[in-house]
Amino acid sequence: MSIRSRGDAFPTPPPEVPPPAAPAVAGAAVSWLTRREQRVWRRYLLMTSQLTVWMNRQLAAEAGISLADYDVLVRLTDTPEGRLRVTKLARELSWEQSRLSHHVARMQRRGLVAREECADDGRGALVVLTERGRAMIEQAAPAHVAFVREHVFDMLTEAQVDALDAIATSVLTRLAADDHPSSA
Amino acid sequence: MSIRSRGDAFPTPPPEVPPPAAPAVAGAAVSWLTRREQRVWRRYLLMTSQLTVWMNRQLAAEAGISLADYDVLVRLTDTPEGRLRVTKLARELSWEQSRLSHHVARMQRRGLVAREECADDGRGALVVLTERGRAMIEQAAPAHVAFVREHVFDMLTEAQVDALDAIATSVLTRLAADDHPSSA
DNA sequence: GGGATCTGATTGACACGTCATGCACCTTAA
DNA sequence: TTAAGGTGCATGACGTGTCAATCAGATCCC
Repeated sequence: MSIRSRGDAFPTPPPEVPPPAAPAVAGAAVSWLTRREQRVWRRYLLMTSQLTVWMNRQLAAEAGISLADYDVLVRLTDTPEGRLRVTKLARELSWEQSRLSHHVARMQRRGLVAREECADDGRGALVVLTERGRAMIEQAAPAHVAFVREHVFDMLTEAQVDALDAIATSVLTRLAADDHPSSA
Repeated sequence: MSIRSRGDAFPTPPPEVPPPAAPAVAGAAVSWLTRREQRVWRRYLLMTSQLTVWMNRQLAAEAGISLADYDVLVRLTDTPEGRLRVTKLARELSWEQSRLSHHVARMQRRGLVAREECADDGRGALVVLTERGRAMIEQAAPAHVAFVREHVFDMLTEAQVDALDAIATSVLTRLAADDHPSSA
């Protein structure tokens, strides 16, 4: 987790009003977060970091794989032949190309996937699910799904699930809007 | 991905009903996620991963620091003397002890913080904010806060902020409930 | 056909996180 | 007071993620 990072905060600025003396960088009027926004934001960050930490722990314990492994394996499983072009897989995962390349190399060492040359394109490479990889994902899935259900969906009302969906959609739309330079 | 990783998914199982033939591991009736739940979950994971990726990019561009650096610096700034015991800092960040130890070592190399011995406890260590560290956080904060405001809070209604808070609270409560073994 | 250029993918360097381990120092209780 | 156990922190090994560089194979176009 992130396998990720982030259990976080904001500098001391008083609610609403501009900071006392600290960030006097550019002569700009910084729109600080309100106390409530700070609280919500910190909680959000804590939730996401803790969730990924625990999903990783649980997957490691159950099946010896990481959440990243799980994601890759799921996408491959979703495919008829259990094989996908590297670029396409990266796009589906919203991963950077090189991240996937590194990750596939590691998974290959563990026998979870294999690489194949691509017939139509000499540069291309296919990532192929191995038997072992398939076994792993089938072993891991039930407990992982159960974890997500128990720790997330079982805790939320229908309305909250709707809200979460709307929130994620809004934020992603915003990110897509100004993050045109490389989509990551 | 980690801070983490995760743009993810679930195996192919049909909505609601148990899987066709795949995960027949333990003779358990797995409660798969509905199509809608899968969609929401994937979107949530994508939102969180993208947000952290972009927060990191933005902080790196603006001030040459990571989100993790930012978090550490903020907590130190929140303190009168700009110094905190390692364990206490780790608890406040909800970080593992060793993660903080490694991170402080890296930040120390860059001159953002320093280590000090602890007077009352021979084992203790204090992390101290340096002038350079204070300068960094003051330089980074306005743009970071603006980023969060523009990409998150400006996109949400009051009701959605409330919902996000309630969701995070519920999930964190659940995590705290069964994750008693080591709080991370 | 043969350069300029684009595209798919890998690689290396390096920051980051986790787990297990080690160890110094404190605390306790006999 | 001293051995046993606990606490605070650092470290090593290793998997992970990012960016920049590289490179081979495709494409374009004169």
